[in-house]
Order: sequence, then structure tokens, then C-alpha cells
Amino acid sequence: MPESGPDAHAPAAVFRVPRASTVDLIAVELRAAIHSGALVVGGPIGEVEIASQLGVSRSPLREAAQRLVQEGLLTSTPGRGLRVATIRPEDLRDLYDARVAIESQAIRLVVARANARDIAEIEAALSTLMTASEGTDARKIGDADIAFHHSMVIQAGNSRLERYFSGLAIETRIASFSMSDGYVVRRDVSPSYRAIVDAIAAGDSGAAIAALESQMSDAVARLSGEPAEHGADYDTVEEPLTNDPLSLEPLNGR
Amino acid sequence: MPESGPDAHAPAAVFRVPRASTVDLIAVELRAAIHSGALVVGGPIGEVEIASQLGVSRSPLREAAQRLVQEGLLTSTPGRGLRVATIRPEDLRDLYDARVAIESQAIRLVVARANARDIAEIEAALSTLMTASEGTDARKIGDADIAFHHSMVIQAGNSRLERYFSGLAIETRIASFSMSDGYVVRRDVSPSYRAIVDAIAAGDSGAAIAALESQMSDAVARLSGEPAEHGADYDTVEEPLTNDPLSLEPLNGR
DNA sequence: TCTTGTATGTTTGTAGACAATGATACAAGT
DNA sequence: ACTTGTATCATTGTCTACAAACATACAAGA
Repeated sequence: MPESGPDAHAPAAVFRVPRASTVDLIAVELRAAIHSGALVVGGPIGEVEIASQLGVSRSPLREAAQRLVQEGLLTSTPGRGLRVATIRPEDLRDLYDARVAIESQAIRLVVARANARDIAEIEAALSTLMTASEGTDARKIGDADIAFHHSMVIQAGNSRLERYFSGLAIETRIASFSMSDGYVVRRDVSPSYRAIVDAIAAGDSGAAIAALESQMSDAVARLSGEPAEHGADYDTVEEPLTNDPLSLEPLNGR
Repeated sequence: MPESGPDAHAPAAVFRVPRASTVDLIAVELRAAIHSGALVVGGPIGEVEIASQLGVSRSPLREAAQRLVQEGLLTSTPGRGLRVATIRPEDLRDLYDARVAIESQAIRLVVARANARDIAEIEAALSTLMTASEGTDARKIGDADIAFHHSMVIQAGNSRLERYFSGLAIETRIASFSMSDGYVVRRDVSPSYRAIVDAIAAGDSGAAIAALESQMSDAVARLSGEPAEHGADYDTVEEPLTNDPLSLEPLNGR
């Protein structure tokens, strides 16, 4: 079966350069702005203002915004425009159930692959979290927490799961902003983190998922403002919300 | 603690009417068009043509398209515009792993709620599938298959899981179009469906998830074109792709 | 005093226009 | 004959403008 022409089915010698579109850049920037609190949770999106801050027109901004609408990070009301989504207390459970869906499957995949390097990465993320939790920077602890969970999803190597998780991670941040006034984290790192990693290393995905679920239930309870149980002490930190004017010159100086 | 003003925290007597925006309508239409094959998989999106077919301008169309980009149903290449996504054979596993993530969690939630009415709904979806599988309409069987899985996610009552699943369901359809030439379904309904429902009814989420996983692996193998094992016979149907010109007058006669 | 109607201003939603980029066809050169 | 350069065309990406919808303030009436 001769090839029809030179290099007909030859393995590609060079790959597509995945350039980022303007909409991509804006979407990233919007997510970062929500994450940092620069865009106030529940607050409106002034299209003209934000577009000018980003140095773009309303069209690409609106297109990028629709991506976040699909993610559930923005809500769109017909005549009223876009607002940053809020998480109502009764939605907390749903959010964390969704995280369990993604992360428990990630655990299954990581365990199935049983790659030592993957587990090492997760271990590294855990130790970063442990280090951060010795300090008092609540924001830092929260970020390290998400980074730990993120590392599990990354190691699973499934692009869809990663995409879903990225959105859920930001929603988790929104929840922090939405619930109590202030950013609340556990002062002591829950032992469930250790349990998750150990179970993964032992190849016991069932135990890891069980630990994950209890950790998530714990988080829901904490954010719901339920009193601390079994001696866990929380650390509520009034966040000095950044008011950065949405940095970025997307098209590097064009 | 007197209320400050009338009805300050009174339970809402009337609710927000969730009007659908134009972008919503267009997004729905685009998904339907991909589902029906009117927008050919891998094919380009002619913005002007499709916009005119829908009776709208390019702006709202492009905004709606970005939602599908976020879902992974469309791909955007900077200078080259939008194309309907394709599922490469090596991506099949990832797609179905993602479905397992969503659906296994849905099963857990349904089992946890243990609501007889939920299970009855799922049973109904299964019997619809059984009925459809007695016929020869491959498209109908495929739709009933997805509807069965969808019903589980619906009964879980988690909006995020449902949103994710809706996208994955269309991706599954894309995969059918992408793989072999033709739409391939199992002629005999796999016994794993029965196993899933029975396990749910028995409250055994572990068994249900195991059955789900084997069913998914089966689907991956079938779509990958691997030879039929253990006597399962497939039914490949050359689909007469509909060439409907994207129906719809979104803004009912405006 | 509270409600209801009216007017004004602001913001969104859509359309149309222009510039820039990529695709295609053809001609010239090696 | 194949490659390379050039011109033309189509399509996208972005901007600006206009019309419609919404919010707010104020005045008139009950």
C-alpha cells in the first residue's frame, strides 16, 4: 500500500502552534479578576469600563464573558447585563458534590495508572500546603489547598476533568467570598489530606475517595457557618480585597 | 429584631421569570444542529451564512459560539475561525472517563437520596430504551441510550452535573460521527443497563458504578472498532445526515 | 404618606463597517 | 516538474454607532 505522495502519513515533524486568541486572554483575565476579588462577587460587569481597562472593545469582551457564563462564573440577565455569580448557601452542597465527581474520578485514574511520578507530584503539593498552613496568610493557605486538589486532577491527565475543575476551583473561591464576611480556612490542616495521599499511594482508590468526601463535607459545614466540631479550629480572615484595576495589556503593546 | 420595612425578609411570593436571551436560543440551536448533523463534524462555521439562517447578526452568533467553545463542542483557531470539534480515537477514553466522573457521582447522589420516585423515572427511561432497541432505528436507539444516562443525572438534581453531562452527551454524538463512517449502536441492549438500575434500586452504588464503568469501556471498544467480544453484535447504520438549514426563527417572528 | 405615572439618563443588545489575516489561484523562476 | 513568489478573494476580528430596554428621580394624584 504505497503512500500517495511524499509524507502522506508520515509522523508530523512539527506541530501546530497553539496561539492564544484575544478572547482566550480576556477570559483568563476575567477569571483571575474574579479570583482576586477585583470583580466583586455578585457585582455587575460594567462592559464599557472593563473593556477600556483591558484595552479592548466591547465585542471581544462580551464574547469572552459568554465563556464564563457557560462555566457558571457569570450570570446573564437579558436586559440587565452580566453579574459575577454568587453561591447561595443551599448551593454549597451542589458545588462540592460536583467537585467530588471530578476529583474522585481523578483519583481513580491516578490509581489506575499507578505512576510513581504522579504520586510524587501530589506529595509535593501536599507538602507545599503543609508549609503554607504554618503561616497566617489565609489566602495563601486557600490557594495551596486548591493547588493540592488541582494537582490530583492534573496527574489524572484528562483535559475535560481539568477544565471542569478549573471552573469549580474559582466557584469555590466565589463561595468563600459569598458566605461569611471574610475568608475562612482551617488553621490546622485536616488529616484527611494525608489519608488521601496515602490511600492513593497504596492503590486504594475507595479509601481515598472516602477521605475526599469527608473532607468536602467538612468544608461545606465550615462554610455554612456550622460550629466547629471535634476540636478543629478555624481561622477567619478579613480579606483586604484587592482593587487592582484589572491589570493586563492583552496584546502585548500592540 | 423587627423587620426594617414591609416584607423585608418575607419569603418571596413571586419568582424571577427566567427569560431566555437571544444568545441562549442561538446556543441551543447550535447544539441541536451539531446533534442532528446539520453542522458537519469537523466542518467550518460560516458565520455570515449561519447568522443569516438564524435571522440574527454575527455578534450574538459569535457570543453564543463562545459558549460552545467553552464546552468543547467548537474549536476556535485565531485567524481561521470556528470549526465543529472532532473526537480523535485517542480522545475517546478521556471522553468516557469524564462521563464516568459525572454519572458515577450522579449514581451516588441518587442512591443517597433513595427516593422511590427517582428510581421509577430511571426505570421508565430504561424501558423506553428497551422498546427502542427492538426496532431498527439506530438514531432512535442512540438517543434513548443517552436519555437513559441523562435521566440518572437529572434525578441526581445537581445543576452542574447536568450541565456537564449535556455537553458530554453531544460530544458522545460527535464521537459517533467522528469514528467509523456511520452510526454504530449495539443491537442487543447490554445487560449492564439492567445491572445499573438494579444496583441503584438495591442501594449498592459501588455495584452500579462498576456496571457503568464496564458499559463505558464496552462503548470505547466498540467505537474504536475493536472486534465484538462475547457474542455482542453491533449494528452499523449509514446515517442519512440531515441537511436541514438550521431551522428556527429564534425571536418568534419579531 | 403612599402609590402611580412620567421623564431623563445610562447600559445593554444588535447591526453594520472597516481593517487584518488567512486561503487560493496563478505566474515566474530554478 | 516542482518550488517559490505574488496577487486576488473570502472570511475573520474588532470597532463604532444606533435602537431598545432598564433603572432612577421626580412630580402628580389619591
